[in-house]
This record gives sequence, structure tokens and C-alpha cells, in this order.
Amino acid sequence: MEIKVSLSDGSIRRYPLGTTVEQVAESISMGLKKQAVAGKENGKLVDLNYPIQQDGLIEIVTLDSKEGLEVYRHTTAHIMAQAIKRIYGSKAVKLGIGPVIEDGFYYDMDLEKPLSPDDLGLIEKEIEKVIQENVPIVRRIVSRAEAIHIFEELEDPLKLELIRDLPEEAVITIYDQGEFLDLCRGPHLPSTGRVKAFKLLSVAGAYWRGDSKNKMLQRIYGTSFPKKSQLEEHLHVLEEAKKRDHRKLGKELELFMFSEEAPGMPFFLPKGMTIRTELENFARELQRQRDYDEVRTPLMMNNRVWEQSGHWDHYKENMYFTHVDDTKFALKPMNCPGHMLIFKNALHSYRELPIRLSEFGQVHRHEYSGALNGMMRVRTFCQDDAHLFVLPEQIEDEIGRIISLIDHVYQVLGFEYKVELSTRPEDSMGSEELWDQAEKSLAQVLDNLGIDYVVNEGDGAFYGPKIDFHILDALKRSWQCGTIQLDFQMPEKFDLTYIGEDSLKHRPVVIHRALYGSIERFIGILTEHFVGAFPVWLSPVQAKVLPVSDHYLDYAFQVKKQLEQAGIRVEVDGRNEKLGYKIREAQLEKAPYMLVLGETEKNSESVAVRKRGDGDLGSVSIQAFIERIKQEIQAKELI
RNA sequence: GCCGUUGUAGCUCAACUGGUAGAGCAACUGACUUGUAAUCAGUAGGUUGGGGGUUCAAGUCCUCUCGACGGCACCA
Repeated sequence: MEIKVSLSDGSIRRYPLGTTVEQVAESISMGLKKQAVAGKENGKLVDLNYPIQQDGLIEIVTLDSKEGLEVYRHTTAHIMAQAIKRIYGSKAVKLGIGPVIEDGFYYDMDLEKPLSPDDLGLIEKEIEKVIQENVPIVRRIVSRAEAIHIFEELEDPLKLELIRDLPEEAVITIYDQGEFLDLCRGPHLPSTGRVKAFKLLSVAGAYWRGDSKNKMLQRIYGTSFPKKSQLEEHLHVLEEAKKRDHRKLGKELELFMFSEEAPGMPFFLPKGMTIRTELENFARELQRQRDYDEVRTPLMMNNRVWEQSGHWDHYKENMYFTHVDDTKFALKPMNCPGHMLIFKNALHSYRELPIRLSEFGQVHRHEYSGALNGMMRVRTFCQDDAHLFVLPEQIEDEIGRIISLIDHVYQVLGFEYKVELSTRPEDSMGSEELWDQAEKSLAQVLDNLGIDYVVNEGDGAFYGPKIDFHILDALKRSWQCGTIQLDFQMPEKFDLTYIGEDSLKHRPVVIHRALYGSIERFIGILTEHFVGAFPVWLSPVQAKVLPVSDHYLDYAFQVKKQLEQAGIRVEVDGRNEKLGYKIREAQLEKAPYMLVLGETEKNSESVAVRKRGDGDLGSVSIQAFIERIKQEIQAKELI
């Protein structure tokens, strides 16, 4: 019996029935056989030693591909589980799930002994042994009854739960690996010896099946690569990413600080404040050009407002309350109710809409202690918020404008971002019809503009769906920054109306939006993105004046004055130190420009310009330097 | 909030199994008068996050508590 196998290059070859994927790879070339980790039969992943039983398309999955690497890492996760069972006893270790993730894998398991990072070395040694033994990894299909029997024998309730939840028609497969076995869909490498370079990275707690009502298991993170050099490169990248951490840079560059007296509540130091003010003014100017009106509302309001807005019902867990004069007040967790009150303060005609109210509004939200993360996740932050009160027929146009505004801001800063459409959450307010309508209009705007997005089911605000703009930090963690939320609920709750053409009252629609999202978070992202070397327009100190000795101090202050008058942020390093020392410090402070002043400069009313990153640029007149830097600031150049 | 780790001078970090808390940088003082990434010398700096306990003796061990870090859950 022969089978006809089509290959990915379009050719067709004949093989005896039962030829394995690996043999097919070998028949093509020995090199391919070496690189092969799995195969694909008609698009479905299979093991290398899978015997082909019928005609079809066979692809060889190699280590170069994403899928190949995933197979490789998945097998590493199994080897780790085997090693851990060997160390702590097979029945003492109950296995949860052990999937592949971006850049590595993890395995969740339940074991008595709490693992500490120190235990990882021991586990790594055992993994090394399993690899040395080159244990064959073999797939077998079992019936549901057999599967249950096997894991009852092993006393593994977690796997039994997984089996129980498998769909009726599921083919249940077990991978045997020496004395170890695991319930797994596969595919896997043919034997443990194929793993060449691995490293265990960390241990952490993780709730079984991602539910905080369940038991917390221990999760071990690791990664593996086909080559040692790739592993080392990866670890190096992780090290480098840590150096970009905004918490580290924020401290070093004196941008912001934290105190035990106010966990999760950042203090802006003068330099961080400068960046913040620049960001605010940038947004302010863009909004001015787009007919926004800036307002400011109270930090604290009577609890009645929050009952009316729905925050009391849907958000009180995250709110701060206070009692004064027998009245309950709440610190605002959002700015919307305040803006609703402003809208209601006057009668509005349809001719006035859209009304766009903006506010740099400080909000307080009680986040879980474990959720706090530097400037990225805090308990008080400033939203560059705005609420647009619009006619129903203005919705799409207004949202389109906001999208282009956000895109503009992110482009100026050189950010890449992802767009998500977040839909109705479980705990939501209002009718299903209105939600469907709101979700549909958001999707429609995105589709019409041809924007790629992913749908994030159930992640909307309690009052409406939203379009979120996400940016990655140095460690590739994704953070929501900009947001656009469509809201039919607040207008109802606050009974907002405008007078229409028909001189009757009508209900406006509210669009909530933020460009930066949280200024704190945005500064965190900015710091990591630029590794603290901010573009000139954002730099806390734009030019650092460095007199060669204190003989030139007077001239230094004269230069400082001229630059200050031109609106440039400038500092003089007047200490009794050598030039090299001052340059080194200015460089570490990441000042974009250094102006060296000595005898020559003093005599010719000039400055010797040194640019961060570019070094000595030679001397120019003070005026020429001012023109140059002003132009860069004005253009918001990214350098 | 949960699991684990962690907290020593302003900063970065030492102090073997319990035995008098130490260094570099920064700060301060003085000398040097400096030309593109660290001049030299000296001085001062601490209830080892906080409370309680074990011990002849605690930075070190136990316990409670606060903060931070890595994850999980949460992220309207």
C-alpha cells in the first residue's frame, strides 16, 4: 500500500503506508530531519513519529517556526514536571496545566512544599539529568475511562477535573516519558534529549483555572531555546529591559518618588513635574484647536451623586469615602458625574452640540495592594479626561476625530499601539439593546476607518463599551492608555436633555475619552520608551551649561539668562569640578544639550555644543544655538 | 486581596553556620583652576522598615505588622 503525500513546496511524493513524518523529513534531506520537531497533516499538528495513514498534505515543522519553538518549549515544560515529580515525589505533585507562552512556558502545580527561587537550581539539575537520559516521549490514545483510571491511580484531582471537562467527542491522549506521563494534546519532541538550552525563571502563585475562588497553585516560569547562545541573548534582553524600568529611572533621574505614607500615590519631583506640565500643555493646545472647553470639578462630592451615577452600585469597592458633618462624601474615581452636573447647569440647544468638556482630573481608586506597580498602576492619578455631549448622528464623526487625535499624539512620541474593542461586562448597567447598539457603532467606526483591532469581550466600562489604546512597556507588558467610551447610560441617570429642532427635549449621547489615559502611567511608559532620554521638548533640563572652571562662572550665568529668556530650561553646573566630571554627570542625567564654556567661548560670545548621543558639535554663537534648540522644541523632534 | 521573595547610611551593595554594623558613590571641609564620560585628601553619616519574642548575645532565629518586588486575581 502506498500513500501520496503533497509537500509544502507543491511536490507530491509516494511513501509506504505508515511512513512517519520524520521519515518524510529524512527523505527530503538530513538537514531537515535534524531541524524537524513535529509535522502537520492537513494543517493539524502531529508528532514526528506519527505514522501517515492516508494521502494528504504534510508539512515539516522546524525549530525556525513559531509552532516548532512552541512544541520545543512545551516539551521542556513536561521535562520540568517530570523533574519536579522526581524530586518531591510523584504523588506529592499534582499537575495543573503547563502551557507555552510568549518567550517561554510555565507549569502550574499543587505541592505541599512552597517553592522558593532557591529551589529552581535543584530542579534545573534534575531537568538536566532527564535530558541526558534522552527519555523517549510517546503518544497514546486512551479512552475516557482509562484516562480517569490513570489519574485516579496517580491521585491527581486537577487532571481528573480537566478530563471531566473535556468534550464528549474529544480524543484523549497521554504522553509517556519514562516513568512520567501527562495528559496532553501534544505534539511533543520525540525524546527529552532534544532540548539543548533552558532556564527556569521564577516561581509565583496562580489560582487554579484562573479563578480567585479556587486554590492557589504554584507556577514555575521557564524558557528554552534551540541554542545556548539564543538563551543567553534572551536573558540579556531581559536584563536590559530591567535597566529601562521607569521605577529605577524615575528614582535616578529624580522624576518622581513614593512614600510609605501614601502607598500607590506618586509624588512628582520638580523634574517629573516639568514633563507632566509639558504633556498637559500639549494636550491642552490640541484640544483648544478642536473646540474643547476646559473645566475643573471637585475632588470630592456628596455620595448622592455616586448613587445616581451608578458608581455606588458598580464601583464602590474601588472608592474612598469620608464622613463630614453627617454627610457621606466620596473621592471621585471618575470625572464623568462632575461633567454631567456641569452640562445640567444650563439649558442646551441642539445647535450647541457637540459640547466638549475637558479636565485634567485627579481621581482616586482603591486598587488591591498587589496590583500596584510604580506609575503604571496607582491609587491616584490624573486623567486627561473629556466628555463629549453629542447628537446621536454625531457619534461616528466625533469618535473618528478622537481616534485621529490619539493617533496624532502617539505618533509625535513615536509610540506603536494596539487597539481593542471592549464589550459589555458582567456587572453592567442598562438594557441589552442599548449596549448592542453602542458596541455596533464603535465597531462600525473602526471598520470604516480600516483600523485593526481585537475584541476584548466583557472588558467594557459598566456604563458602556470602549475602544482602548494599548502601549507596551519595556518588559512587553501591555497597558491601556487612551480610551474612547460610548455611553447611553449617564445621560439617562442624570436626565440630560437638549432642546431639539422640534423645540422638544431630547437625550444627548455622551462620549468619554482620554488621550494619555493616566498622565502618571503615560509618564511611566514614556520613561521606559525613551530610556529616560526624553526628546528636547519634554526634557526637564534642556541645556546644561558647563563652565570649564569657575573663571567662567559669570559668563555661564550670562548664557543661562539668555537661554531662559528664550524659554529654554537651563541649568548651570557651577561646581569646582573638572569638565570631564561635569560632562559625565550631565550625560547620566540625560540632558539633551551640554554647553561647554571656557576662554574661547567667553571671548566670542559663543557656546561649545555637545549633544547627548552625538558628542561634541563645535562652537556656535549663543543666538544660533537658541534658534536651533527652539526649532527642535517647537517641532517636538524625537532627535 | 492571594502565593513567593524582599527591606542594612541619601543611592548601590557587604557583614561565614547568632558574637561590638562596613565599602563605593553622593554630602560636607580643604587643596587643585580644570577643555568633552569620574582630581586628591579629610570629616560626618545607622534604634539594620516598625512592634513583640527566643537567647548570655539578634541585621541574622520566631511572630505580628507596614512597604516594595515577581506573578495570580482585579483593572471600572
